[in-house]
Amino acid sequence: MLAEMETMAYVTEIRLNGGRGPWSRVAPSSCPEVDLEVIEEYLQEHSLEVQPAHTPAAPPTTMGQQMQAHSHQSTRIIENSWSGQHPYEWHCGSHTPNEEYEEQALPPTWPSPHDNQWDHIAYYYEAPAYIDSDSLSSSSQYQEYQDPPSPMSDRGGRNDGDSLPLAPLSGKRKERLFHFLFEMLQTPSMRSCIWWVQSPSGTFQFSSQNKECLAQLWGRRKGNRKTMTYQKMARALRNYSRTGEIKKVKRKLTYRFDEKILRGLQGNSITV
DNA sequence: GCTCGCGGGAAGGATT
DNA sequence: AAATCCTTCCCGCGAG
Repeated sequence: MLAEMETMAYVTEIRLNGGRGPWSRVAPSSCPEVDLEVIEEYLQEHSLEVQPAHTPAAPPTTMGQQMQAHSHQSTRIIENSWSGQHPYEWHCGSHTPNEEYEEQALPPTWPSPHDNQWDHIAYYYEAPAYIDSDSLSSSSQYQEYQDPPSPMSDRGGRNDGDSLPLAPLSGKRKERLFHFLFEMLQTPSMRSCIWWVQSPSGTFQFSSQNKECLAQLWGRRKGNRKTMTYQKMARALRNYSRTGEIKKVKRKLTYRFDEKILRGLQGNSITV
């Protein structure tokens, strides 16, 4: 409960302040597939730009192609919940789960103890789009789902009735790792790095091949002196197991948000 | 034997 | 000053 309120308060404050984390420009990217400098530049240049919120069934494209595509597509604004930015489109790495796209529009079969708790939320499932090669080889029992087109939009899962009162907006809160991860999960073009395995239960997975890119972005956002690695980021995630915000599930590279945390995050992921 | 992913102890840094 | 939240380094374990 406290964590949820903290999350909401954080979001509100960030929006009011238009604040963002420090995006230090230090060491060049060591990720072989990604030019993080370009990504950051793009993020800054497009921070107020109207972006397409959903890129359904779009083939993997380069960042440049995506940037071009923006001007043609119907537009919708998804606010970048934690940084106060608007959404952006960029790819992290050349490999995307989309490359292994398989048409299998199946209902969720993940055996989640929380399934019933999500009945009231209107989620939209499309054909699952992003499947990591590792996952395919190692755990065929899981279904991969593209996150629903703005599940919180229109009517979706805004827990209006459940929404907690915002905490006083005193002080400034740091962006926390789970904020960042949720933000990345809401960013379609980041699905080459991280994606929902089953969004209703808050289960998500990192890409074996691009997890380091995501970690580097996290490290840059925090303004760390050294390069963040998945190993170090995962250490922080393990600390979440103690406090309960995020827990590890048995599947490789897969974690799950705590229900309350997830609801707090979703409740503040506003799509206009 | 090697790599990968995971679990956690310990110390330290930045921020609140 | 103390608490929080990582960050960094390290070691060990098991699976493939």
